[in-house]
Amino acid sequence: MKFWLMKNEPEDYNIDDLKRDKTEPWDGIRNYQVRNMIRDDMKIGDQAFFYHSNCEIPGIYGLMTINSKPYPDHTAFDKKAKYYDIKSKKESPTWLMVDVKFKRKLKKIITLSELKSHKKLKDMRVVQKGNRLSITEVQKKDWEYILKLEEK
DNA sequence: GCCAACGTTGGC
DNA sequence: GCCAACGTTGGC
Repeated sequence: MKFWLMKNEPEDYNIDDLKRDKTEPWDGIRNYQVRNMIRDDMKIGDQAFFYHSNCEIPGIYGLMTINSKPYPDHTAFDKKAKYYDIKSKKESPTWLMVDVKFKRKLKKIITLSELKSHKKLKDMRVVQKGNRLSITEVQKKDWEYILKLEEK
């Protein structure tokens, strides 16, 4: 089982929306590295942090589970959609997505600044300058370390 | 294949 | 809103 950190802008879709909906397609991935990760490495049952980016308090807000295999991101075919991509064809889709399932909200937000303050987490992509991948893999030791921070 | 120009991400 | 970092595009 692998662990992931998945970013989203809370103004578009946030942890409370996922709590309400229970499961949701994680659409809009338009980066090849990220697409390859979900295609090749993501499995049903993997665990993920729900991270809020581009907002007042960037950080980890909740936990979720990967709930489907990768499948074509149909929003790429929709001319009216924000993430329409003329190059993605139905017979050979460029972009993929997975469904995520709500697990729980964290008891307290683990903010980006808190993550940065822990030397043990310095290898995490999310604390590194210029990291723009919307999904990154999290090492097991970092996953467990962060869950302990929640209890403090 | 190089690389300048442009667009996007995302912290601050 | 600013801007650094990075990805993509497209001319050559």
